[in-house]
Amino acid sequence: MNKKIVQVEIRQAKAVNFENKFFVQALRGNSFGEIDRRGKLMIFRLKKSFKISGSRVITSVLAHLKMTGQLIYEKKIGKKVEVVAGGHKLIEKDFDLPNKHTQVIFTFDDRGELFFNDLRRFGYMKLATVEEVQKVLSAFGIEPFTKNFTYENFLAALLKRKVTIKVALLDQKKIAGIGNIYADEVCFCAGVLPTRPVVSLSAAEKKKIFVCITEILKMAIKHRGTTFKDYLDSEGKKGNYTDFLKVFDREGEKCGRCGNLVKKIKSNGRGTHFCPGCQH
DNA sequence: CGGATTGTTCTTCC
DNA sequence: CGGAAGAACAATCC
Repeated sequence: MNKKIVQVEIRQAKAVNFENKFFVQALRGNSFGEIDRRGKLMIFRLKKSFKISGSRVITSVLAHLKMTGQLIYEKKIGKKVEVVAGGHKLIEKDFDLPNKHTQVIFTFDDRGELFFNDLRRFGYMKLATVEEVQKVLSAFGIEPFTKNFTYENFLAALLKRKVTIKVALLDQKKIAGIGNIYADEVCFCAGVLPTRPVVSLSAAEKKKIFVCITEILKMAIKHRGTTFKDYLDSEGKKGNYTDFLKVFDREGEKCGRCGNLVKKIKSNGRGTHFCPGCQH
């Protein structure tokens, strides 16, 4: 990004850590450099570090959107806004931001604005020191789409686990980035019941699950994620992977693969969807 | 009004 | 101590 942040407006004090005053102090006049991601956590590296008490030095902003968070970048032009990505103007529309769900607004020196919106307010933006970032990052397991995501490493992550495959897939410490929706979809893709203990899986089933993780995530990203009601991407657009979901949120519907009715149960405190006909 | 929703963290148990 | 399981938490909607 590298644009200078000229203004930071915090509308919901609880959306950020530290006192609002400090949060603004650390970021005003600063700029975001590299932007990384680990699992579902985004890391905005700051161009200039910021010293706080006890020789601690803030170097990054950690952002988590949880279920209903949005980060939307827009630029006002007259009475319209243009939505910009990669330096290209995409669409013009009436501006509807900020809205009542807007938690934080960053204004940049080119008059572009980044809105952090969150209807249910589970998400956050946190200032973090090098040590805090390091600690947070080290807690994540293998990252799909990296060279570390090999079948051997996947098997090692599952090894000795006395949990169900769904719980294992959701465990960010083992494999980073899979949430409730895609855990169900991966299990369907592999033809394996989400409630199967990891130890009961055959080699062929484990291989299938491994392949399905990449397949499902790749498709989901291609279709810009799954929008139920609230999610919008950084361009303010809805994801349309909903149309491709095979079992999630399809309770009572006919399975596209075998025609049985999709079931929904509660497993480990989470809504869990599967087809009793073709998942075993 | 209560249950459902999500990802993460805390608590408790063995 | 560590893994597993379950509760708690954030806030809102239907």
